Amino acid sequence: MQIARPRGTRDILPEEALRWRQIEDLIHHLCRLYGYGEIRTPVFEATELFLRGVGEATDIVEKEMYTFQSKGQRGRSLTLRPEGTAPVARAYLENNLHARPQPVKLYYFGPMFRYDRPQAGRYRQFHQFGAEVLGTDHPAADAEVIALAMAFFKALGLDGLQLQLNSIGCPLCRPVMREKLVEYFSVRVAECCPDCRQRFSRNPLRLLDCKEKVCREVGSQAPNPVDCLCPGCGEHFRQVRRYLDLMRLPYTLNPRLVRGLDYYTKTAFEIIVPGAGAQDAVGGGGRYDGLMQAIGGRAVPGVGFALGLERTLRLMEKQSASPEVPGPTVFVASAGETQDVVTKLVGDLRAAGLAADRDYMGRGLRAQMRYAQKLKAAYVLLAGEEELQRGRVILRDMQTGEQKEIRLEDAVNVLRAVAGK
RNA sequence: GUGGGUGUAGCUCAGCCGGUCAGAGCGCCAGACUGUGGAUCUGGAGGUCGUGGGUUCGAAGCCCAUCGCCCACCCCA
Repeated sequence: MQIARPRGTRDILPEEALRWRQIEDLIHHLCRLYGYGEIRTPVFEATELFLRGVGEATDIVEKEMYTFQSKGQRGRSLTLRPEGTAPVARAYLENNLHARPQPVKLYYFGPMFRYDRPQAGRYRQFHQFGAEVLGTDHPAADAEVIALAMAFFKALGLDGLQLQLNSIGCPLCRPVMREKLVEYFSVRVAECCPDCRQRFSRNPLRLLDCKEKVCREVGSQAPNPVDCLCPGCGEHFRQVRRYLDLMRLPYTLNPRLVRGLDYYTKTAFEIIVPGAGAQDAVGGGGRYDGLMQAIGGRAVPGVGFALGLERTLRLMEKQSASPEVPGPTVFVASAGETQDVVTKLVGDLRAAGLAADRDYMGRGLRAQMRYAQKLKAAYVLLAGEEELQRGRVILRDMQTGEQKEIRLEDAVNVLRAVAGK
């Protein structure tokens, strides 16, 4: 049996790697424009960080974490990171970033791991681009991270994305919200799905975003969380929307957009692709003013997002053309016993900064030409016995088919000139 | 974790009720054109028919199991 890659993982081959490169370049470029600095945290962390930073009652923690014992007698429990925010929050605290000018604006890019059943747009190792603004609860920060996320998609030329927005309040308004929901649902839970009957006691907010038809039906007249916001949260929400309007970022209010955990506060948003099937969310985020304390630090407000890059790639494939795989600038072909010259020439060309390649299959000249074409070489330098006796090689333009003899010693310079380098 | 579909050459797939069924196209390599790409023609390499059992005189095709992939549920990115 051949060894295959683990389930839910992928190999990224050269053609696709180009797209990744394109995306990565864009991420770094955009974040520079928006004033975010890159942070790289370990791919594994103490399990405890996610238990507390993601929430013990979440699917992620309950069944999707790759957790293992570290080596050694008292090896602690470690977990491959299932998301990026908790590690960034941890790093903020651990490196005393609160001592820097606030807010601290960070972005990250890298693999995340979740044990889940793979499906279109869902993998066990997947990549996220995320950004966080730490140390301020100013509504303009909420608007900025949203703007950055949207700018990313726009720069990739992706259309039809929808920004959904909601506010889920703070520990002050949450009890009110909860009470109203309990009141509304208490006489109706019986009709809901089994999951929701459980959620009812644990986390009534979650009843709102259940995808079951019956539950949607039952919840259709449910109180809107936004109506329960305390004055502070209400004002914050108004400000966020005002800033989004100022930046001409359209959004759709979605009162059913909910985060389950207490340290998620105020702004919640999601970016979806209508009609993309089951995995229609390409990104999401929100404010988490309670997170830092939940993982044992001081109270530091934060807001951020995470975008799924596999899903972004998927969209790009549907919506835009593939980038051309660039070929070598020059292919050095051989006719007769000229291998030594070819070897030297390729080396010289490369040393001069020109992308050069050659045959390694012992092909005849005809086959070398065919090969050069398949590689998409712009030029062919033909080292033929006859010409070499006169100190010449042939330069052929593969686009036009024109060719001429040039002096071997001039080859590198001529190529450099003709390739514009 | 649940349900449905699927697995034959590198790729896309054909293979009828089990009996020359190991196939096609594309790709790869080569030749025709012995020193010149794109077109055409010809030839070649390449497959334990996902894997392991079972039924049978005989299995790619039937049965069971297992693994992978796809789609959906759940959840998320």
